[in-house]
Amino acid sequence: MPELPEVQTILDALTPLILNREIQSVTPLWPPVIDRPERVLFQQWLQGRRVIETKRRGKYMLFRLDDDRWLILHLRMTGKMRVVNASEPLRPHDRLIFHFSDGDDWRFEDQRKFGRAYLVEDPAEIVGKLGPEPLSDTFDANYLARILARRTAAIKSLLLDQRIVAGIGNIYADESLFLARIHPLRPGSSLTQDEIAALVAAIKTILAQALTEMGTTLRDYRRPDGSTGSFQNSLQVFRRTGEPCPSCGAPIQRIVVAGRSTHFCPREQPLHG
DNA sequence: AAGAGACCCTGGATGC
DNA sequence: TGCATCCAGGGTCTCT
Repeated sequence: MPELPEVQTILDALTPLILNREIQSVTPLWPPVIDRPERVLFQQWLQGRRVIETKRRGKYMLFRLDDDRWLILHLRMTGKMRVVNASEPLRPHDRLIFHFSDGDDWRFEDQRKFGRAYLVEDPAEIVGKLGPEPLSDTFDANYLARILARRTAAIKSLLLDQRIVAGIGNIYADESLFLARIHPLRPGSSLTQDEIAALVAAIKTILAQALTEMGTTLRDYRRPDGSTGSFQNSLQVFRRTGEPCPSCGAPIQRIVVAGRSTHFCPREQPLHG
């Protein structure tokens, strides 16, 4: 569900709610949510710890503990987080609870059970293979051109590959390709220098705007206080199949690329020419 | 190595 | 109404 802007928005709201509070115990309501270490060790390592710093890397949330280990969470498609008093009733899809010693709970909720929690000494074990942050200076046209030169796969699927660039998902891939006027099925190596530069600029523009708008709420995504983002009002093509292109009026088309729904304007983003 | 597809899950929407 | 099918902001694994 959440991509870079949603993860950042959630983390920004969550950080002041959890920082420096002592974790007294951990309840895994659905134990497979814990990826590593094994459940008992996960619980032992967290007992008595405090989160002293939070960071985002791609779509991962990183929480540095006061013993220098790192708790890492990935929300995948339907993960949500909230902080409530322990007396609040559980919700049906609550999967993991961090109990603070002052009586509040930090709860991780995840309908589809794809989300995962990790506890590691070196975060590189989890996030080490990720590509650059799309909003950083290391993600530029030269970098992307070097990668794309040897890749024949559709540009859409390459944008979803977190080893190439970290944090872009289905929404922002489609929106960025539309803004750059590039057909999602174009082979990576077929993009010109100008197109690559336009694509990099489009990705940065779209993600920055989505951050300002606190993300895109289509169904599941909520900020920790339950409120929604607003970038769904700015979507040009995503999930607008059959609606007129905001630029030329041609009907938006939907195809499947890399197993994911893909939306584009066939006139503004031609495959040839 | 790179690319395509299956798979992991649940539940809402849609079609017959 | 009931049942079947499709669909979903993600990532990993296997096979070729």
